[in-house]
Amino acid sequence: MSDSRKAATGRPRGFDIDQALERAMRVFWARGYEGASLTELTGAMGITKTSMYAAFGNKEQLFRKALQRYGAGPAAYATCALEEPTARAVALAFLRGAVRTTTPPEGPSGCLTVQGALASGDESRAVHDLLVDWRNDAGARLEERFRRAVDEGDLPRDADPRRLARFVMTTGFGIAVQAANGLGPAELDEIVDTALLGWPA
Amino acid sequence: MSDSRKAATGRPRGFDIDQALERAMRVFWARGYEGASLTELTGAMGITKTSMYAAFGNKEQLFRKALQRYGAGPAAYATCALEEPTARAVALAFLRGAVRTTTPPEGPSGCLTVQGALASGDESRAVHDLLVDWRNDAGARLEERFRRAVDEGDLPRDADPRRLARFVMTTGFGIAVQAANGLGPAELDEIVDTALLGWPA
DNA sequence: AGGGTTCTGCACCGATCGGTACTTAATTGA
DNA sequence: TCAATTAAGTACCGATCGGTGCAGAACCCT
Repeated sequence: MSDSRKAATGRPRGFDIDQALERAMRVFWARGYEGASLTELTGAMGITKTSMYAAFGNKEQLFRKALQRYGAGPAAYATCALEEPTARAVALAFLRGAVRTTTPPEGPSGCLTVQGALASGDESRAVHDLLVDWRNDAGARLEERFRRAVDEGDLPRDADPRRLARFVMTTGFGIAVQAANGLGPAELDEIVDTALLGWPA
Repeated sequence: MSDSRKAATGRPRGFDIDQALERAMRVFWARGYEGASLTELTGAMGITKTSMYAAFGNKEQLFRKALQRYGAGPAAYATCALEEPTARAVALAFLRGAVRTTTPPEGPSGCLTVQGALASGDESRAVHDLLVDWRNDAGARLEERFRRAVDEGDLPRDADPRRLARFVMTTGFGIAVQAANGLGPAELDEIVDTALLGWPA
């Protein structure tokens, strides 16, 4: 099972699967899960529906792969930020990264995990829940990092890591909405600065 | 034109139009614009598609009416908050109101204007734009109120009303996403407190 | 009673939705 | 050369989408 060595038999795939996934990701990003139709998806990927189903399974699995790619690519800032030396630097890097990712010079504005399926019909509840988990995971990792910061004396002993993590996540989500609203990186960076004014010394 | 005196002629409407609109609003709130199908909408409203079309025009106009009702009802806090005596009190009332509205004891979590159509297909771009305007209007009113606060000496002379308004709106949007993520009012109120720690004296 | 008007319920519209059956094309190993 | 295997392209599936045509039902006024 799984993707071990590629079977060397059969007709070779006629398209770049990575590039196709990248393009699918951008369609999901711009349209959301339900708003992205198979016609638009496969059109952007440059392949037919048949090829998409053979390569990815179905629309939901394509989205899961796209989300994975999103996390490793545009949203990698969320993980990288954790490596900053201080809690404040982590928060700053996280939010600056959110600004950069949600306002690309080209491509869709906003955050895939926020626009993906905030509200949706019944049939895409699985995707909705997947995104809820994704977002909560990001918050949990931030919280863990801030907990460590308290241990290291980097944050005051009475600081609440969970609360701080939730605050940073909230600001990040808000930035995603503001980016979808049309705000640019300069304006969003100002918001980040304002948000961190009350950061615990 | 418009809704002058009701024509006293013809078969009377067999349902309460206000109650039907209220229920439609809640469906849009929970499902978003595209995620809410006419079948689910009319089912919740307790009427047939024909009656809905006769009473409201079409799905988009039903949504516009629902949004109007949302602004006058659940989202009235955004306007009421402006009447608080100080800028800080305005910001606090606004965010506390956002928390209350996005986490009702019953009914959908989150904010109708955020979940409505953050990302969507082409055919509902009109609704998408409508919501962008709605959200930006709320920010503009907040900005204007903060500008007045500077004039009144309530905010420091070097405070930036637009920046503060954007920050409050961003926090509000983030709260809406967190509410959709499952956070409750107590946790969200903590976030509000954290956000206002850096509020200019 | 009868006309005018408006609302309701049913059946139905074309378009699009996500997803597939089937044929043909391209490759490998024997 | 020839199975075996896998991808690609076409044409199609039933279901659902938003939206309507039409016949009657329920009210007003004359």
